Amino acid sequence: MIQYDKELNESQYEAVFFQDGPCLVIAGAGSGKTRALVYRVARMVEDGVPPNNILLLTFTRRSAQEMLNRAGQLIDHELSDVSGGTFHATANACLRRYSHAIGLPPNFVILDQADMESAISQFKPSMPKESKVRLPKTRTVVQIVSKCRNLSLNLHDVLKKEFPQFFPVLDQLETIYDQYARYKRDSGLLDYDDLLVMFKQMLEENEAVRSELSQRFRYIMVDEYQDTNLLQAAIVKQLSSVHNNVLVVGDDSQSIYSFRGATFKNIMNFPQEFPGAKVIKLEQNYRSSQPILNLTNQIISSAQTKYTKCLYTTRKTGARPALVECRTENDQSQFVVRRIQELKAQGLALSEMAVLFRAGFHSFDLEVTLDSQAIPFTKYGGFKFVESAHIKDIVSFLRILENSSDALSLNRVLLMLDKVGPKKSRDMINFASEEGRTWRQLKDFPAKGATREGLLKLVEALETAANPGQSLPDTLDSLMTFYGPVLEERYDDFPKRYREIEQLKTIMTRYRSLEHFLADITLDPPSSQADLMDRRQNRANLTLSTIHSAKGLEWGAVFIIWAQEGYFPPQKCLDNAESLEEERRLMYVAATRAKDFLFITYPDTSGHSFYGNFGSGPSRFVSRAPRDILDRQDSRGRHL
DNA sequence: TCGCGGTAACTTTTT
DNA sequence: GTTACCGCGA
Repeated sequence: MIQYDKELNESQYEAVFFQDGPCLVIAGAGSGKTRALVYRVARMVEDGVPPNNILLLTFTRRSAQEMLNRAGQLIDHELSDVSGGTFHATANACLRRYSHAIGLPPNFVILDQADMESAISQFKPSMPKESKVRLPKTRTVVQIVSKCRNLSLNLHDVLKKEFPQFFPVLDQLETIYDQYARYKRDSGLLDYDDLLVMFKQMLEENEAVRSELSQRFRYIMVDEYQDTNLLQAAIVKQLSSVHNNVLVVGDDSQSIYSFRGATFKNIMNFPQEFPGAKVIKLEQNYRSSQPILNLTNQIISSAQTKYTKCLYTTRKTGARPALVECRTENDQSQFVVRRIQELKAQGLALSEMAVLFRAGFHSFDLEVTLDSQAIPFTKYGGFKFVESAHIKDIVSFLRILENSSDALSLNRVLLMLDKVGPKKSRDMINFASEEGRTWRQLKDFPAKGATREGLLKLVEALETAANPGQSLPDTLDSLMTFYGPVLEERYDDFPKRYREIEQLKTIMTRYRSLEHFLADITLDPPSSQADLMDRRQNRANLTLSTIHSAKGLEWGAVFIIWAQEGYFPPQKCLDNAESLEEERRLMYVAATRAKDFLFITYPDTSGHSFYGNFGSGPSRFVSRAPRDILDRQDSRGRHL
C-alpha cells in the first residue's frame, strides 16, 4: 500500500486526492508536480478507475512514459492502458480513428517543419528583380502561416501584430497560404498545426465523436499547462465537455513557448473557463539549495507574473552560485571542462551534471573540448538526426508507399533523378495523379535516355519495396538498391550516412506497421544521437541541452554557458518587451534545474561577429544580482 | 530546362 | 562555416 500521507506534503496530497471537477495546480519549479501527477494516477487506479479512462497530456512522450512507469511501480502493475502523450500525438491517434467521420484520408502523412518549408517554397513566386519589396524567407513564411493557425488569426492580423514589414506583400502571402492549403488537401498531408486545428474542429462539430471521446477520457490531466496554446486549451475544453474532470498543472513563471503560440493566459484564465475550479499551490521546493533559490527568486522577481508563488526549501546551506567571466569562447569551454573534472573527482557522477544553453550551436566549441578530454556526453535539442538530408530522403520513399498521393515526398524523390528538376518533376507528378494512375504508371511517362532509365529503376525499387508481407527493414533494403548509388554520388561522406541509415533500420525493427513508424518519426523523433543507440550506455553521460529541451529535468550541477548580452537574451529580442520577458523566464527555467551547484558563464568577447553587433558583458538577467547572492569569478577561479 | 559556380545573407527555441 | 539564391552555359 502506498502511504500517501507520509510520501506527500499537504498540498500535493490535496491534488492527489482531488476527485471530480476542474482543478488548477500552480506548481513552482522543483515543487514535486510530477510526483503529484504520478501519485494521482496511481491513486485513481487503486480507487478502481479503469486505466483507459485516464488521459495524461504531457509535453513530450518521454515524460508521459516516465510518469506512467513510476505510477506503475507504485501500484506494482503496468499502466499500459493509460493514454498518455503529447497533444499532437493524441490528435493524430484520434483523427485516424475517426477519419471516416470527417472525410479525412486515414493514411494521411504528417509534415514536420522542414517538410512545411519545402512545400511552401514551391509556391513562392520569384519576384521581379527590380521590385523593391521582397518576400520573406521561406522559413519566415512558415512561421507566419503557423502563427495564423495556432492563434486562429488571419494573415492580416498576424502581420499587423508581428511582421508589419511584410504588409506590402500581403496579397502574395495570401496566395501562398491558399495554395499551400489546397496542396495539402490534394496530397493527403497534415502539418503539425493541422493536427490540432482539425482535432479541435472534429470535437466541436461532430457531436457523436465528441461525446464518445469525452466518455472514453473521463479523467484528463495536463502537464506544463503554461506552454499550451489556445487551440490546445479549446481541445481540453471539448474533451472534458461531458464530465468536466480536468486537472491541469503548470507554472506561469516557466512559460517559454510563446514563439509557437503558447500563452500563459491559458493558465490565468483557467478559473474563468472552468467555473468552480479548485486552485492548489505547490510552493515547497525539493530540488535546490537555498543559495540557488536566492538567485532564481531574484531572476524572476522583476517578471510580471500573476500567480505569485513563494518558494521555500529546508535545504538551507550550500554553495553560492557563481557568475564566471571567461576571456574567449574556448576559455569558457576549458573552464566548464575543468570544473566538471573537479566535481567528478569529488564524487559527483557525470550523469548528475548538465551544460545548458540558449541555442543549439552554442555548444559546438564545448563539444570539441569535451571530445579532446574524452568526457562522454549526450546532446539534446538543436539539430536532429531525422532532419539530415539522407534520412529525409528515406522517409520520403516510405511516405510514398504509405500514401501514394503524397506529392511532396514524390517530388523529393523525383529530384534525385538525373536531368530532372522542378519542372519535369511537376510534369511527372501531374502525369501520375491523373485519374486511375499512381507512381506505378510513371513507367509510361514519356521520357528518354537517362531520365527514362532512372525512372524505371525508381519505380521498380518502389514496387519491390511495396510488396506486402515484408518486414520494414526488408522494405528499406529494397529502397537502398535505388538510393544507395544516389547517396554515393551525392555525398563525399556517404559511409557515415550509410551507417546512419543502418541505425534507422534498427529503429524500424521495433515497428510492425509503416503507419506507426512514420507517425512516430515525425511526432516523436529521437532527440539525441545517443537516443538512437543503446540507452543504457548514455545513462552515465554528461548532458548537453538547449534550455527548452531541459524542461522538467534536474541535475546536481548545472552550467549555463553563453550568458552574454546579445546571445542570451539574443540581440533580436531586445526591442520587444514581451519576448524579453520570455527570455527572462527562460533563464529562470535554466537556473532552477540546479540542485547543488550552479555556474553561469560568459565569454568577455565584444562586438565582433558575422551577423551584427552584440553588446557584451554578462546577461542582464543575472548581472544585477548582488554579490552575496551571486559570486563573481574569472575562469581561473579568482574572485572579482 | 538542368546543373554548376559564384555570392549574399544568415542562424533561437519545438510539436 | 553554411546554406539559399541568382545568373550563366550546355
